[in-house]
Amino acid sequence: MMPEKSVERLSLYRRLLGEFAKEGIRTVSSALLAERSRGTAAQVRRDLMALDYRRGSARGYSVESLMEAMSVFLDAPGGERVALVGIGNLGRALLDHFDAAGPRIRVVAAFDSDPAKTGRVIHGCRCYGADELETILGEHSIKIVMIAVPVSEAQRLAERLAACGVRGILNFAPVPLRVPPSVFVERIDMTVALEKVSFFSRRAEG
Amino acid sequence: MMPEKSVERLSLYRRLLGEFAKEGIRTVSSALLAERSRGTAAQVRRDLMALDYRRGSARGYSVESLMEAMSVFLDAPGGERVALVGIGNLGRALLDHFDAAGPRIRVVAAFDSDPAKTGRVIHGCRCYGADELETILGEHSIKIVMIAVPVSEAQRLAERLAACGVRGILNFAPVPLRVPPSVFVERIDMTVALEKVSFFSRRAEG
DNA sequence: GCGTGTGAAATGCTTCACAGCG
DNA sequence: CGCTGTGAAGCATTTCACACGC
Repeated sequence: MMPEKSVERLSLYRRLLGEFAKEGIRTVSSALLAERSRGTAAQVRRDLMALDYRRGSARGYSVESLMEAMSVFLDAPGGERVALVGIGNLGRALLDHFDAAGPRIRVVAAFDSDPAKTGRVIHGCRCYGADELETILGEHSIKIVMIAVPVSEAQRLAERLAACGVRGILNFAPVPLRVPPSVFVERIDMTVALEKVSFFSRRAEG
Repeated sequence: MMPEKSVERLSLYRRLLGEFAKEGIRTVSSALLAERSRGTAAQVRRDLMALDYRRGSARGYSVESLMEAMSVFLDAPGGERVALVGIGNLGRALLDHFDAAGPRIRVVAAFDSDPAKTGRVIHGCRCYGADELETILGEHSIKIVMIAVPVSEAQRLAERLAACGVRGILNFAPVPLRVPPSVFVERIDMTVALEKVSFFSRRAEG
Protein backbone atom coordinates (compact mmCIF):
# COMPACT_ATOMS: atom_id res chain seq x y z
CA MET A 1 0.00 0.00 0.00
CA MET A 2 2.90 2.35 0.75
CA PRO A 3 5.29 2.20 -2.22
CA GLU A 4 8.86 1.30 -1.24
CA LYS A 5 10.20 3.82 -3.70
CA SER A 6 8.19 6.60 -2.05
CA VAL A 7 9.63 5.74 1.35
CA GLU A 8 13.14 5.84 -0.09
CA ARG A 9 12.50 9.23 -1.64
CA LEU A 10 10.86 10.61 1.51
CA SER A 11 13.96 9.64 3.45
CA LEU A 12 16.04 11.46 0.87
CA TYR A 13 13.75 14.54 0.84
CA ARG A 14 14.07 14.82 4.58
CA ARG A 15 17.84 14.90 4.36
CA LEU A 16 17.67 17.51 1.61
CA LEU A 17 15.29 19.58 3.72
CA GLY A 18 17.88 19.50 6.50
CA GLU A 19 20.38 21.03 4.08
CA PHE A 20 17.87 23.68 3.06
CA ALA A 21 17.26 24.51 6.70
CA LYS A 22 21.00 24.97 7.28
CA GLU A 23 21.13 27.34 4.31
CA GLY A 24 18.41 29.39 5.98
CA ILE A 25 15.75 28.46 3.43
CA ARG A 26 12.35 28.32 5.12
CA THR A 27 10.10 27.39 2.22
CA VAL A 28 10.50 24.95 -0.69
CA SER A 29 8.45 24.14 -3.77
CA SER A 30 7.99 20.67 -5.20
CA ALA A 31 10.06 21.88 -8.16
CA LEU A 32 13.02 22.72 -5.91
CA LEU A 33 12.88 19.41 -4.08
CA ALA A 34 12.64 17.68 -7.45
CA GLU A 35 15.72 19.43 -8.72
CA ARG A 36 17.82 18.44 -5.71
CA SER A 37 16.53 14.87 -5.65
CA ARG A 38 16.87 14.49 -9.44
CA GLY A 39 13.18 13.66 -9.83
CA THR A 40 10.09 15.45 -11.09
CA ALA A 41 7.87 17.93 -9.28
CA ALA A 42 4.82 15.70 -9.86
CA GLN A 43 6.60 12.81 -8.22
CA VAL A 44 7.54 14.88 -5.20
CA ARG A 45 3.90 15.91 -4.79
CA ARG A 46 2.76 12.27 -5.17
CA ASP A 47 5.21 11.21 -2.49
CA LEU A 48 3.94 13.93 -0.18
CA MET A 49 0.38 12.70 -0.75
CA ALA A 50 1.45 9.44 0.85
CA LEU A 51 2.32 11.46 3.94
CA ASP A 52 -1.16 12.96 4.01
CA TYR A 53 0.60 16.25 4.58
CA ARG A 54 -1.50 18.66 2.49
CA ARG A 55 -0.23 21.91 3.93
CA GLY A 56 1.30 23.34 0.81
CA SER A 57 0.43 26.84 -0.36
CA ALA A 58 1.13 29.04 -3.34
CA ARG A 59 4.59 29.65 -1.83
CA GLY A 60 5.29 25.91 -1.45
CA TYR A 61 5.93 23.99 1.74
CA SER A 62 7.34 25.07 5.08
CA VAL A 63 10.71 23.34 5.45
CA GLU A 64 10.29 23.00 9.18
CA SER A 65 6.78 21.59 9.26
CA LEU A 66 7.43 19.25 6.34
CA MET A 67 10.51 17.81 8.07
CA GLU A 68 8.45 17.35 11.18
CA ALA A 69 5.70 15.50 9.28
CA MET A 70 8.27 13.28 7.59
CA SER A 71 9.90 12.41 10.88
CA VAL A 72 6.56 11.45 12.42
CA PHE A 73 5.93 9.25 9.40
CA LEU A 74 9.36 7.65 8.96
CA ASP A 75 10.86 7.35 12.42
CA ALA A 76 10.35 4.78 15.09
CA PRO A 77 8.92 6.50 18.18
CA GLY A 78 11.79 6.92 20.63
CA GLY A 79 14.41 6.25 17.95
CA GLU A 80 15.63 3.00 16.43
CA ARG A 81 18.42 0.93 17.97
CA VAL A 82 20.11 -1.43 15.55
CA ALA A 83 22.90 -4.01 15.63
CA LEU A 84 25.61 -5.03 13.20
CA VAL A 85 26.91 -8.55 12.66
CA GLY A 86 30.28 -8.89 10.96
CA ILE A 87 33.11 -6.52 11.93
CA GLY A 88 35.25 -6.77 8.80
CA ASN A 89 36.24 -3.87 6.58
CA LEU A 90 32.68 -3.26 5.53
CA GLY A 91 31.31 -3.59 9.04
CA ARG A 92 33.74 -0.99 10.34
CA ALA A 93 32.83 1.35 7.48
CA LEU A 94 29.18 0.97 8.45
CA LEU A 95 29.92 1.76 12.10
CA ASP A 96 31.78 4.85 11.00
CA HIS A 97 29.02 5.89 8.60
CA PHE A 98 26.16 5.53 11.07
CA ASP A 99 28.16 6.97 13.96
CA ALA A 100 28.05 10.27 12.09
CA ALA A 101 24.50 9.87 10.80
CA GLY A 102 22.65 11.41 13.71
CA PRO A 103 20.76 10.10 16.69
CA ARG A 104 17.57 8.82 15.06
CA ILE A 105 19.12 5.46 14.20
CA ARG A 106 21.98 4.30 16.42
CA VAL A 107 24.10 1.18 16.10
CA VAL A 108 24.32 0.05 19.71
CA ALA A 109 25.95 -3.37 19.36
CA ALA A 110 28.25 -5.17 16.93
CA PHE A 111 29.06 -8.88 16.78
CA ASP A 112 31.81 -11.02 15.29
CA SER A 113 32.81 -14.64 15.65
CA ASP A 114 36.51 -13.66 15.78
CA PRO A 115 37.44 -13.17 19.48
CA ALA A 116 40.19 -10.72 18.49
CA LYS A 117 37.51 -8.28 17.38
CA THR A 118 35.30 -8.44 20.45
CA GLY A 119 35.46 -6.60 23.75
CA ARG A 120 36.45 -3.34 22.11
CA VAL A 121 34.48 -0.20 21.31
CA ILE A 122 34.62 0.88 17.65
CA HIS A 123 33.16 4.21 16.57
CA GLY A 124 31.20 4.33 19.79
CA CYS A 125 29.77 0.83 19.41
CA ARG A 126 30.42 -2.13 21.73
CA CYS A 127 31.66 -5.34 20.11
CA TYR A 128 30.49 -8.73 21.32
CA GLY A 129 31.11 -12.37 20.45
CA ALA A 130 28.67 -14.09 18.16
CA ASP A 131 27.59 -16.34 21.03
CA GLU A 132 26.17 -13.32 22.85
CA LEU A 133 23.86 -12.38 19.98
CA GLU A 134 20.54 -13.57 21.43
CA THR A 135 21.31 -12.23 24.90
CA ILE A 136 22.30 -8.74 23.83
CA LEU A 137 19.56 -8.33 21.21
CA GLY A 138 17.06 -9.32 23.86
CA GLU A 139 18.48 -6.95 26.50
CA HIS A 140 18.37 -4.00 24.12
CA SER A 141 15.12 -5.04 22.40
CA ILE A 142 16.90 -4.67 19.07
CA LYS A 143 14.59 -5.33 16.13
CA ILE A 144 16.82 -4.23 13.23
CA VAL A 145 20.13 -5.84 12.25
CA MET A 146 22.70 -5.15 9.54
CA ILE A 147 24.42 -8.23 8.13
CA ALA A 148 28.02 -7.85 6.91
CA VAL A 149 29.25 -11.45 7.17
CA PRO A 150 30.51 -13.79 4.43
CA VAL A 151 27.95 -15.46 2.15
CA SER A 152 28.55 -18.82 3.80
CA GLU A 153 27.28 -17.55 7.16
CA ALA A 154 24.49 -15.23 6.09
CA GLN A 155 21.54 -17.65 5.80
CA ARG A 156 22.22 -19.33 9.12
CA LEU A 157 22.56 -15.94 10.78
CA ALA A 158 19.29 -14.70 9.25
CA GLU A 159 17.50 -17.68 10.76
CA ARG A 160 18.99 -17.00 14.18
CA LEU A 161 17.91 -13.38 13.94
CA ALA A 162 14.37 -14.25 12.87
CA ALA A 163 14.17 -16.75 15.72
CA CYS A 164 14.97 -14.10 18.31
CA GLY A 165 12.39 -11.58 17.15
CA VAL A 166 14.27 -9.39 14.68
CA ARG A 167 11.83 -7.62 12.33
CA GLY A 168 14.16 -6.02 9.78
CA ILE A 169 17.46 -6.89 8.12
CA LEU A 170 19.77 -4.79 5.97
CA ASN A 171 21.77 -7.46 4.18
CA PHE A 172 25.16 -6.64 2.67
CA ALA A 173 26.01 -10.28 2.02
CA PRO A 174 25.61 -10.97 -1.69
CA VAL A 175 22.97 -13.66 -1.31
CA PRO A 176 19.17 -13.46 -1.02
CA LEU A 177 17.97 -14.60 2.40
CA ARG A 178 15.12 -16.94 3.21
CA VAL A 179 13.23 -15.49 6.20
CA PRO A 180 9.68 -15.67 7.57
CA PRO A 181 7.26 -12.99 6.34
CA SER A 182 7.52 -11.25 9.71
CA VAL A 183 11.00 -10.06 8.70
CA PHE A 184 11.55 -7.30 6.14
CA VAL A 185 14.82 -7.67 4.24
CA GLU A 186 16.64 -5.10 2.13
CA ARG A 187 19.71 -6.29 0.25
CA ILE A 188 22.59 -4.09 -0.89
CA ASP A 189 24.68 -5.94 -3.42
CA MET A 190 27.70 -3.94 -4.50
CA THR A 191 28.84 -6.38 -7.12
CA VAL A 192 25.44 -6.36 -8.81
CA ALA A 193 25.40 -2.57 -8.62
CA LEU A 194 28.80 -2.27 -10.27
CA GLU A 195 27.96 -4.77 -13.00
CA LYS A 196 24.79 -2.80 -13.66
CA VAL A 197 26.74 0.43 -14.04
CA SER A 198 29.18 -1.32 -16.34
CA PHE A 199 26.34 -2.68 -18.47
CA PHE A 200 24.34 0.51 -18.84
CA SER A 201 27.35 2.76 -19.26
CA ARG A 202 28.01 0.91 -22.52
CA ARG A 203 24.46 1.68 -23.67
CA ALA A 204 23.88 5.22 -22.43
CA GLU A 205 23.16 7.85 -25.04
CA GLY A 206 25.57 10.65 -25.75
CA MET B 1 14.30 -1.09 -23.46
CA MET B 2 16.33 -3.40 -21.23
CA PRO B 3 14.79 -3.22 -17.73
CA GLU B 4 17.28 -2.26 -15.01
CA LYS B 5 15.77 -4.79 -12.66
CA SER B 6 16.33 -7.58 -15.16
CA VAL B 7 20.00 -6.68 -15.47
CA GLU B 8 20.34 -6.72 -11.69
CA ARG B 9 18.74 -10.13 -11.49
CA LEU B 10 20.78 -11.52 -14.36
CA SER B 11 23.92 -10.49 -12.53
CA LEU B 12 22.62 -12.29 -9.47
CA TYR B 13 21.59 -15.40 -11.44
CA ARG B 14 25.07 -15.65 -12.88
CA ARG B 15 26.62 -15.68 -9.43
CA LEU B 16 24.13 -18.29 -8.28
CA LEU B 17 24.93 -20.40 -11.34
CA GLY B 18 28.59 -20.24 -10.33
CA GLU B 19 27.64 -21.74 -6.98
CA PHE B 20 25.61 -24.46 -8.70
CA ALA B 21 28.58 -25.26 -10.92
CA LYS B 22 30.82 -25.64 -7.85
CA GLU B 23 28.30 -28.03 -6.34
CA GLY B 24 28.54 -30.11 -9.50
CA ILE B 25 25.03 -29.26 -10.69
CA ARG B 26 24.98 -29.15 -14.48
CA THR B 27 21.33 -28.31 -15.15
CA VAL B 28 18.89 -25.88 -13.48
CA SER B 29 15.21 -25.13 -13.86
CA SER B 30 13.67 -21.68 -13.66
CA ALA B 31 12.03 -22.87 -10.43
CA LEU B 32 15.40 -23.64 -8.85
CA LEU B 33 16.91 -20.32 -9.88
CA ALA B 34 13.77 -18.63 -8.56
CA GLU B 35 14.11 -20.32 -5.21
CA ARG B 36 17.73 -19.26 -4.77
CA SER B 37 17.13 -15.72 -5.99
CA ARG B 38 13.91 -15.39 -3.95
CA GLY B 39 11.86 -14.61 -7.04
CA THR B 40 9.33 -16.45 -9.16
CA ALA B 41 9.95 -18.96 -11.93
CA ALA B 42 7.98 -16.82 -14.39
CA GLN B 43 10.22 -13.87 -13.62
CA VAL B 44 13.36 -15.90 -14.16
CA ARG B 45 12.07 -17.00 -17.55
CA ARG B 46 11.14 -13.41 -18.45
CA ASP B 47 14.62 -12.26 -17.52
CA LEU B 48 16.13 -14.99 -19.69
CA MET B 49 13.96 -13.84 -22.60
CA ALA B 50 15.81 -10.55 -22.44
CA LEU B 51 19.01 -12.50 -23.06
CA ASP B 52 17.47 -14.06 -26.15
CA TYR B 53 18.86 -17.32 -24.82
CA ARG B 54 16.07 -19.79 -25.68
CA ARG B 55 18.00 -23.01 -25.17
CA GLY B 56 15.97 -24.43 -22.32
CA SER B 57 14.59 -27.96 -22.49
CA ALA B 58 12.32 -30.18 -20.46
CA ARG B 59 15.26 -30.69 -18.10
CA GLY B 60 15.83 -26.95 -17.72
CA TYR B 61 18.94 -24.98 -18.67
CA SER B 62 22.56 -26.03 -18.97
CA VAL B 63 24.43 -24.21 -16.17
CA GLU B 64 27.54 -23.85 -18.28
CA SER B 65 25.95 -22.50 -21.43
CA LEU B 66 23.63 -20.18 -19.52
CA MET B 67 26.55 -18.67 -17.61
CA GLU B 68 28.36 -18.23 -20.89
CA ALA B 69 25.39 -16.44 -22.46
CA MET B 70 25.04 -14.18 -19.44
CA SER B 71 28.70 -13.25 -19.53
CA VAL B 72 28.51 -12.35 -23.21
CA PHE B 73 25.50 -10.19 -22.40
CA LEU B 74 26.67 -8.54 -19.17
CA ASP B 75 30.43 -8.17 -19.44
CA ALA B 76 32.54 -5.58 -21.15
CA PRO B 77 34.65 -7.28 -23.81
CA GLY B 78 38.16 -7.64 -22.39
CA GLY B 79 36.96 -6.94 -18.83
CA GLU B 80 36.11 -3.68 -17.11
CA ARG B 81 38.72 -1.54 -15.37
CA VAL B 82 37.31 0.81 -12.76
CA ALA B 83 38.62 3.45 -10.36
CA LEU B 84 37.69 4.49 -6.84
CA VAL B 85 37.74 8.03 -5.49
CA GLY B 86 37.79 8.42 -1.69
CA ILE B 87 39.98 6.11 0.37
CA GLY B 88 38.20 6.35 3.70
CA ASN B 89 36.72 3.47 5.65
CA LEU B 90 34.16 2.77 2.97
CA GLY B 91 36.63 3.11 0.13
CA ARG B 92 38.96 0.57 1.72
CA ALA B 93 36.05 -1.81 2.27
CA LEU B 94 35.21 -1.49 -1.43
CA LEU B 95 38.80 -2.22 -2.44
CA ASP B 96 38.74 -5.29 -0.25
CA HIS B 97 35.38 -6.41 -1.59
CA PHE B 98 36.23 -6.08 -5.26
CA ASP B 99 39.75 -7.45 -4.79
CA ALA B 100 38.09 -10.77 -3.98
CA ALA B 101 35.30 -10.45 -6.54
CA GLY B 102 37.09 -12.00 -9.50
CA PRO B 103 38.83 -10.69 -12.59
CA ARG B 104 35.88 -9.47 -14.68
CA ILE B 105 35.78 -6.11 -12.95
CA ARG B 106 39.04 -4.88 -11.45
CA VAL B 107 39.67 -1.72 -9.45
CA VAL B 108 42.96 -0.54 -10.94
CA ALA B 109 43.35 2.90 -9.36
CA ALA B 110 42.23 4.72 -6.23
CA PHE B 111 42.38 8.44 -5.47
CA ASP B 112 42.28 10.61 -2.38
CA SER B 113 43.02 14.24 -1.68
CA ASP B 114 44.85 13.33 1.55
CA PRO B 115 48.56 12.88 0.67
CA ALA B 116 48.98 10.48 3.58
CA LYS B 117 46.81 7.98 1.74
CA THR B 118 48.51 8.13 -1.63
CA GLY B 119 51.55 6.35 -2.99
CA ARG B 120 50.61 3.08 -1.34
CA VAL B 121 49.06 -0.10 -2.68
CA ILE B 122 45.90 -1.21 -0.85
CA HIS B 123 44.32 -4.58 -1.60
CA GLY B 124 46.27 -4.71 -4.82
CA CYS B 125 45.23 -1.24 -5.94
CA ARG B 126 47.55 1.76 -6.47
CA CYS B 127 46.61 4.98 -4.66
CA TYR B 128 47.09 8.38 -6.29
CA GLY B 129 46.54 12.00 -5.37
CA ALA B 130 43.34 13.67 -6.51
CA ASP B 131 45.35 15.91 -8.82
CA GLU B 132 46.37 12.90 -10.90
CA LEU B 133 42.76 11.88 -11.60
CA GLU B 134 42.51 13.01 -15.24
CA THR B 135 45.96 11.71 -16.14
CA ILE B 136 45.53 8.23 -14.73
CA LEU B 137 41.95 7.77 -15.94
CA GLY B 138 43.14 8.72 -19.39
CA GLU B 139 46.18 6.41 -19.33
CA HIS B 140 44.07 3.42 -18.30
CA SER B 141 41.02 4.40 -20.40
CA ILE B 142 38.90 4.04 -17.28
CA LYS B 143 35.23 4.64 -17.96
CA ILE B 144 33.69 3.52 -14.65
CA VAL B 145 34.31 5.20 -11.27
CA MET B 146 33.09 4.52 -7.74
CA ILE B 147 32.58 7.61 -5.60
CA ALA B 148 33.16 7.30 -1.85
CA VAL B 149 33.88 10.91 -0.92
CA PRO B 150 31.99 13.25 1.44
CA VAL B 151 28.76 14.84 0.21
CA SER B 152 30.44 18.22 -0.06
CA GLU B 153 32.86 16.98 -2.72
CA ALA B 154 30.67 14.60 -4.68
CA GLN B 155 29.01 16.96 -7.19
CA ARG B 156 32.25 18.69 -8.13
CA LEU B 157 33.93 15.32 -8.55
CA ALA B 158 31.11 14.01 -10.74
CA GLU B 159 31.56 16.99 -13.05
CA ARG B 160 35.30 16.37 -13.32
CA LEU B 161 34.64 12.72 -14.12
CA ALA B 162 32.05 13.52 -16.77
CA ALA B 163 34.46 16.04 -18.30
CA CYS B 164 37.16 13.42 -18.76
CA GLY B 165 35.00 10.85 -20.47
CA VAL B 166 33.71 8.68 -17.63
CA ARG B 167 30.55 6.85 -18.70
CA GLY B 168 29.36 5.24 -15.45
CA ILE B 169 29.39 6.16 -11.75
CA LEU B 170 28.58 4.08 -8.70
CA ASN B 171 27.86 6.77 -6.14
CA PHE B 172 28.10 5.99 -2.42
CA ALA B 173 27.85 9.64 -1.39
CA PRO B 174 24.35 10.28 -0.06
CA VAL B 175 23.44 12.93 -2.61
CA PRO B 176 21.93 12.68 -6.11
CA LEU B 177 24.40 13.82 -8.75
CA ARG B 178 23.78 16.12 -11.70
CA VAL B 179 25.58 14.68 -14.73
CA PRO B 180 25.16 14.81 -18.51
CA PRO B 181 23.01 12.06 -20.07
CA SER B 182 26.16 10.36 -21.37
CA VAL B 183 26.88 9.23 -17.80
CA PHE B 184 24.91 6.45 -16.11
CA VAL B 185 24.72 6.85 -12.32
CA GLU B 186 23.72 4.31 -9.71
CA ARG B 187 23.46 5.52 -6.12
CA ILE B 188 23.80 3.36 -3.04
CA ASP B 189 22.48 5.22 -0.02
CA MET B 190 22.95 3.25 3.16
CA THR B 191 21.10 5.69 5.36
CA VAL B 192 18.05 5.60 3.12
CA ALA B 193 18.26 1.80 3.03
CA LEU B 194 18.36 1.54 6.81
CA GLU B 195 15.50 3.99 7.29
CA LYS B 196 13.49 1.97 4.81
CA VAL B 197 14.12 -1.23 6.75
CA SER B 198 13.16 0.54 9.95
CA PHE B 199 9.95 1.82 8.39
CA PHE B 200 8.75 -1.42 6.81
CA SER B 201 9.80 -3.61 9.71
CA ARG B 202 7.19 -1.78 11.76
CA ARG B 203 4.55 -2.63 9.15
CA ALA B 204 5.47 -6.19 8.12
CA GLU B 205 2.84 -8.84 8.69
CA GLY B 206 3.34 -11.65 11.20
C1' DG C 1 4.97 -35.30 -18.57
C1' DC C 2 7.81 -31.63 -17.32
C1' DG C 3 9.54 -27.26 -17.84
C1' DT C 4 10.08 -23.69 -21.24
C1' DG C 5 8.59 -19.54 -23.95
C1' DT C 6 5.27 -16.10 -24.37
C1' DG C 7 0.75 -13.64 -25.39
C1' DA C 8 -2.43 -11.51 -22.38
C1' DA C 9 -4.08 -9.80 -17.90
C1' DA C 10 -3.01 -7.66 -13.74
C1' DT C 11 -0.55 -4.82 -10.94
C1' DG C 12 2.26 -0.96 -9.63
C1' DC C 13 4.52 3.32 -10.60
C1' DT C 14 5.14 7.73 -13.05
C1' DT C 15 3.65 11.56 -15.71
C1' DC C 16 0.10 14.57 -17.47
C1' DA C 17 -2.93 18.11 -17.08
C1' DC C 18 -5.89 20.98 -14.86
C1' DA C 19 -9.19 22.59 -11.20
C1' DG C 20 -8.78 25.18 -7.11
C1' DC C 21 -6.96 27.79 -3.37
C1' DG C 22 -4.41 31.31 -0.96
C1' DC D 1 -0.86 34.24 -10.57
C1' DG D 2 1.91 30.38 -8.94
C1' DC D 3 1.99 26.17 -6.97
C1' DT D 4 -0.44 22.53 -4.88
C1' DG D 5 -3.41 18.29 -4.91
C1' DT D 6 -5.22 14.73 -7.59
C1' DG D 7 -8.17 12.17 -11.11
C1' DA D 8 -6.98 10.04 -15.28
C1' DA D 9 -3.78 8.44 -18.70
C1' DG D 10 0.38 6.34 -19.81
C1' DC D 11 4.17 3.27 -19.08
C1' DA D 12 6.79 -0.44 -16.89
C1' DT D 13 7.02 -4.60 -14.54
C1' DT D 14 5.15 -8.80 -12.75
C1' DT D 15 2.14 -12.64 -12.83
C1' DC D 16 -1.00 -15.82 -15.09
C1' DA D 17 -1.97 -19.49 -17.92
C1' DC D 18 -1.31 -22.45 -21.51
C1' DA D 19 0.53 -24.19 -26.13
C1' DC D 20 4.58 -26.47 -27.44
C1' DG D 21 8.75 -29.34 -27.79
C1' DC D 22 12.06 -32.59 -25.90
